[in-house]
Amino acid sequence: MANQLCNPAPSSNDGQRNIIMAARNAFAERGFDGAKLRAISQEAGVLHTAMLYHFKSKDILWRTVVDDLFAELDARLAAHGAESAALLPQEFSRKLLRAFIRFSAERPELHRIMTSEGRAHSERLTWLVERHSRRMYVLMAQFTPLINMPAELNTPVRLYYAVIGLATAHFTLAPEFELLSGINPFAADELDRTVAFVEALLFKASESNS
Amino acid sequence: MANQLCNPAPSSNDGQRNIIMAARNAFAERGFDGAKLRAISQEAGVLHTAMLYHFKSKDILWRTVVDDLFAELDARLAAHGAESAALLPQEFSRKLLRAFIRFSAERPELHRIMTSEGRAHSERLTWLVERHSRRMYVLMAQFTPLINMPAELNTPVRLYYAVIGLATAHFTLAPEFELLSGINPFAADELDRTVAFVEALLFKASESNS
DNA sequence: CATTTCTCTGACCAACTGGTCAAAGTATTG
DNA sequence: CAATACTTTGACCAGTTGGTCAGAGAAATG
Repeated sequence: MANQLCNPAPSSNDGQRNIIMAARNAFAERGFDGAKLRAISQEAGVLHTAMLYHFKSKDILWRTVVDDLFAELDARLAAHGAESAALLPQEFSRKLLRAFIRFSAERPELHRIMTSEGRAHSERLTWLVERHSRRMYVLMAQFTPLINMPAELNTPVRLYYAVIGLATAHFTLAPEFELLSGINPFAADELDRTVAFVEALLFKASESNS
Repeated sequence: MANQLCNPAPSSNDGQRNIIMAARNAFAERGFDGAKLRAISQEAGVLHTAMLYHFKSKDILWRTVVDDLFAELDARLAAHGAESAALLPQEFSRKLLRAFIRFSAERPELHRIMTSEGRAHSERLTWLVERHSRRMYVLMAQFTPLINMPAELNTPVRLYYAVIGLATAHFTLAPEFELLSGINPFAADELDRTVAFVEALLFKASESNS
């Protein structure tokens, strides 16, 4: 009866990891309905019944994948926060933003899943919002005043979705990006410039790079 | 043998329209796999077999929906282009951007479908890119130099996805937006400010409003 | 060793999927 | 009117879906 949602890998086994990775990929690329349990389990090298033994249902598997991704994001942001806690708010926010963008490039699956769930009401969406989105929203809202924008236009939620859109579209839509331009958005130098691009768009004057 | 793709409503019947609208909604909210033919046809008030008589397959129905949406977008952009053809490039681009954002708010289904297809390779994606994305990309690329951004960071594709992300996230993710903030992103005044927000973020100094 | 717990397997299921088809209606046209 | 075309219907289909279950193996525990 242990809460699997809080502990993505209860047993030391890494077969579980395989399943979570395969599921992450499937949910990200094909959405909840498009991801098929048998396809996931085959990718992970197990029978779909063995998978259903560990994760009692598709829904629970999905939640486990989401929790796992957000745990990674949290860890990344916390690390960057600790490392640069002594900085001025302006520079601190820039660092946080850079970390967020780079994470979005490293784990495009997270926002693929978010954008696949965010467009229609469902139990999954309300769960997602209260369990994860809310926390991210509050985090980002705190640097609303630092943004390069007249105050009367600059609300937290407007900024939040501007940041989400700006920081993730390149990576979430990477296959289309690449078909359209022939450029790999994840390539190191391309990524560096995209980070700088977004940073320059959002923040006021003072220059700075990662 | 008439090419249904180029003519969304071949017969004068508006039962066809109902189907297209229902399918648009379903594909946008649930993705290609998540959209079920029987659910669509029920929403449209016909039997799923009658639907399959007009649109021979799910795939063709999907393509019809996409073509229909892009036809609307094209018409809107063309109208705005004609109306402000005499303007300076800077002001012309701003108007085009405003029209694009407002259209994204009016028809969030378009970018919901785009973002649902753009994240994994498929026959549908290559079709989409060559038939529609490419055209939009070329259109937007033309005002790359006008953007508030150091030239060495400002490539057409980077700008394209920045604009896509900025101009559509608020609306594509409207259900999450609303759960998170309690604000309706489509409300007239909220929308006005979002348009101004994005415009201010992208373009250089000179003030201007729709 | 035996036993209890954990993990895996394969047969199975009802519900649903996109899609076909022959036949019945309905308009249109000569 | 009859004949031709267009549209709708409902029965039907093979394949797939998420999920169950009894029992076989494997590991841990006494």
